[in-house]
Amino acid sequence: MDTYGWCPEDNENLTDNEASTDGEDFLAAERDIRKRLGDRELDFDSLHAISNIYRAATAVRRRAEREVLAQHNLSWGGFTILWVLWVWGQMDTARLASECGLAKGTLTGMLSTLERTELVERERVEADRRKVTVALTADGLTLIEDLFPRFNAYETAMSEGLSPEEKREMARLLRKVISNAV
Amino acid sequence: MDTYGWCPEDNENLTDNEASTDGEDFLAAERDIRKRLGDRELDFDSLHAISNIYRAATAVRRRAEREVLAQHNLSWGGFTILWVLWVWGQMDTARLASECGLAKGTLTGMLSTLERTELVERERVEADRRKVTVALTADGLTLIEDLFPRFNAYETAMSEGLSPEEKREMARLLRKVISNAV
DNA sequence: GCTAGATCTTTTGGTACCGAACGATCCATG
DNA sequence: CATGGATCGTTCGGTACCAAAAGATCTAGC
Repeated sequence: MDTYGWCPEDNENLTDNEASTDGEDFLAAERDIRKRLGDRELDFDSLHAISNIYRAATAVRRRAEREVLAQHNLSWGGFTILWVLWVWGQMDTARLASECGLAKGTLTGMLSTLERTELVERERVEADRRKVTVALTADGLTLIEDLFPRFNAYETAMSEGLSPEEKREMARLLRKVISNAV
Repeated sequence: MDTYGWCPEDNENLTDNEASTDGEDFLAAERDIRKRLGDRELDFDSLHAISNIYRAATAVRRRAEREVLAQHNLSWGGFTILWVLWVWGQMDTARLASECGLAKGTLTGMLSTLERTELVERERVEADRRKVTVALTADGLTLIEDLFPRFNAYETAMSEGLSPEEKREMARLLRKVISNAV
């Protein structure tokens, strides 16, 4: 994710359209892509928009896990589960999986992890014994209430340099992508 | 990722600021979050901006794997490796891992998978026998040249509803997040 | 030349994560 | 009631993925 300068051959004459506002390496990389594939009929605007989403998500997640979550032995997914249960209260596993963006089977394993560390607890629903509800334990509640403000400060740091309007605009545009993709 | 309406208690009186432009369920969810946590000092603009990045990335990736990549037995990561090698040519594993946003150890395993299916090949560097360069095979080249236009069409579909200017704006904002996170 | 340290890749151990198959439970119809 | 189909959560097989440790190779200083 760093030294994009290298190219196997004919590296000269990189384009300089788009009036380099923030001279980052990956912007140069995007120009390289256009230079190498520019003779094909491709939708470069969509390409850069979508691929940057994934790049940003990976970078943000990895750093959060290292710098905020690891000290509590929490993965990003585990944190998400606690957060969802905190905000919306206990719910059955199907809904929890959907809220967290996880497959049902994945959630089962992660709940077992969180149950082992006593952060959540499962309970069969008497009215419909196929279902299981999940809730925060007292420890889980304490943890998320302590942790979330720090996580939010991390989110602030990750969006540094964006104005409040830009943040809202980005959220709005991403919502459109989400509804296209779901 | 669907029915956000449910709430364990006092669900009445959802806020209606922000003049609902696209009445999606997760927008309602964002309002719920604000309602439940609104008395705390939190940075909601950053919260929604960052969490939507992750949501969008997951949704886009999962759908791409199902609808575009699975028929070629390619994961998102495997596809990325082929793409990087296609655009920038052969390179050593350290650089390839960094370009793909993967840990070196992860790349080793994925290269073994791609080597098994004869899409890439490894070669020790004679000048420095610690290093290994990776290159597309003829099959790998054929595959990525056939596959990428279809992948790009998928990217176009995922960003439907965004104007070219909005796509470029989103890419620009995401670049800032990436440089904050790396 | 030898060796200590630096620099690479791979291995290892463990979690996360998916899709599909499975088993339990519920419910509508007869 | 019984039973076939729908709906749950879990299990299973497999890949992806990371951090840390190990193994191979290079290089600087003696």
